[in-house]
Amino acid sequence: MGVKKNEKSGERCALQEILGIIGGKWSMSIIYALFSGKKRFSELERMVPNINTRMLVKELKNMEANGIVKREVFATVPPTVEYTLTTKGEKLEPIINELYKWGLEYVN
Amino acid sequence: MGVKKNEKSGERCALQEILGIIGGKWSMSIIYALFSGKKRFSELERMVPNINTRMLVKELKNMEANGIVKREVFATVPPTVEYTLTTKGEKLEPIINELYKWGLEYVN
DNA sequence: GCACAATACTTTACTTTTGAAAGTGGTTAC
DNA sequence: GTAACCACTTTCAAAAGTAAAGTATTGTGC
Repeated sequence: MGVKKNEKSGERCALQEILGIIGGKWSMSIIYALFSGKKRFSELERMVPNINTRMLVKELKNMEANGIVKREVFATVPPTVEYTLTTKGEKLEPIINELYKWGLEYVN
Repeated sequence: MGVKKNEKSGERCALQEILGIIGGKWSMSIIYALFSGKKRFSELERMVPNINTRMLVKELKNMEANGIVKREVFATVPPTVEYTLTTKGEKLEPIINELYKWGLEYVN
């Protein structure tokens, strides 16, 4: 009987699933950096302050797996890898901008 | 020269500051639970699936310190503690709802 | 012809944060 | 008198994050 813990878990867990994808410490900052167009790995490293290489790799992989960013490799020398937002990722722009505005008004 | 790493760091760090407050794994789920009005500690524990006591305490303290939730203690038996959103916290409602809608459309 | 730089990562060692579980203290219900 | 309720607190192991160095490939300067 009743293995489910919570009738509302469907709704609530959806939010948690979302936060599992973009709720981490770095995801939104990376997405924010990508609003201004495609970026190379090293550009993102410079644009997102205090992030370290390992975390940037991890977050990009995670977001790629979740269809938020697209990764394109070009066999140049030195190698070029370009990251862009997918449509799904672009749809986050107004939300992140609103969050940013909220912060300007209420943080500090 | 040039000790500053990034001219844009002012802007970018603001976003990171915001995410430091509400960008964790649990904050938004707790805020979401509080949209429907004041809640007691144990109610929140039941409403936010999979959170553990320790994390709920930590997040509530953090959000209280950041002026997002208000904590009120009533000397009843057993003790009653009520948590509510401040105005600042309430202003997050449209943003979190938009995020939720984004998830419904794009997650899965 | 060899050190050095650039790119896009990977690896290793270590610190911090998180999670699960049990405990606390006061009171009431059974 | 034992169990339950509430709002936490404590403890300890596991997971996640950070810093720093390493890898592979090629191009440039000396």
